[in-house]
Amino acid sequence: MMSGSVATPRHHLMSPSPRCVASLPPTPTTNAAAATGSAKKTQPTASQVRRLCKQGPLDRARRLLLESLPRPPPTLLCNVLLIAYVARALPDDALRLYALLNHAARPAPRSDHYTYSSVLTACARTRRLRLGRAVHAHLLRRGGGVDVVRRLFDAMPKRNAVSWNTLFGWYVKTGRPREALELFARMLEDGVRPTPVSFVNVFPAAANDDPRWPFVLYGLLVKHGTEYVNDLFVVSSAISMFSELGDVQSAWRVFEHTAKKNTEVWNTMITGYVQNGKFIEAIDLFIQMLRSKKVPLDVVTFLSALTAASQSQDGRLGQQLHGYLIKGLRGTLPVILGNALVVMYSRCGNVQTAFELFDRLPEKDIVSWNTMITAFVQNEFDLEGLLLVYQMQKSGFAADSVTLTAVLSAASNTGDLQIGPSDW
DNA sequence: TTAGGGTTAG
Repeated sequence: MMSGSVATPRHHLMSPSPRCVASLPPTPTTNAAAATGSAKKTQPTASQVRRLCKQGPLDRARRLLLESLPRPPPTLLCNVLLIAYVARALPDDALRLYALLNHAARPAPRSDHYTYSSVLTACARTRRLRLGRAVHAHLLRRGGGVDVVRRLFDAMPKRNAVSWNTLFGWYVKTGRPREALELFARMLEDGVRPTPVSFVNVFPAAANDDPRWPFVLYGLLVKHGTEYVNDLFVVSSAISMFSELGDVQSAWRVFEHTAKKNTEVWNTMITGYVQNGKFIEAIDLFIQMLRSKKVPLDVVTFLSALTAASQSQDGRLGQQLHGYLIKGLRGTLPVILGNALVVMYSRCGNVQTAFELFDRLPEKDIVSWNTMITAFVQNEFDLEGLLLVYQMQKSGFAADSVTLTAVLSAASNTGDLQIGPSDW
């Protein structure tokens, strides 16, 4: 239903309880036998684990690794599997494995800076830190604290640019730009050379602080040479940074000086214009992108262009974009673009078309429903909006805070304070 | 072996 859902648990080892260890496939090494030291089991080799990680599900590699418990598997093998989990976007599984190993292995497996790096990444990738509870507990034993990621970082025996990047990237993601900037500065003081990723990660922090920061950081980037300046991830990140600062001229200069641009770079610049209310420039750039035929347009390109049409209430442009989408996509309209089209028609005052489009959407998500409900209410079709709330619930979508906002708005428009679903 | 940019409702 919602896109971008986090990885679902692949197995039932939620916490490293003895029951979980017992649920591992039977092996000659039972816990009791191993505890008395009678178990003799050869360790899997690195190439074995690596091969299993490359092909198919990771369960087999995992089983192989856990077979010798409670003897700790070699650090290298743990790292290979942890990294594989992270690479396959299964950070929860990485955290669970780490927790299990630290709980069930005697002595606890040795962790090196690769281990910490991957666990750090897994923590950063998942907001569900509850699943990292065991990691947390493990760290708390080393001295109380609240910030799991920071404690992991401090516990790292060796720090390289990757660990620094991950750490201050985490601070940016969790809304602490000041600390991110300080850590970036500390990395430099420690004599660690930043990588292009360092700049990608630190730029967003600079946009939210002293307005001189972006220029200081960009200057520093330039000193690192053309390889850094021409990195397309860096270019996008720099354009975003200057745009967020409201400095579209600087953003444009970065864009302009980039010889080989990809779709994302174009999109970032168009979005930068839109976010700064420069709709004409945004549309001009979109048309330029279309005509140049140098890079393909993608969903995000159209989202940005549609947002420009919506916000500038340019219905004619919006319709053109719609036509172009129908031709270009041959029937398969991604729900996110369908939603953006509904917004566009509604903002341009064409609620009728917006509803027809909504009604025909092959797939509707919670945003589609909320968009259409809001569209009705904003265009003074309060009753239609409220009726759609009931429809939405009948279709199996629960009303949320966005729905509530629309309903409250409709209530204040009509002066009827009794309306709304009965369970509110 | 690891880290990275642009994304629709309010």
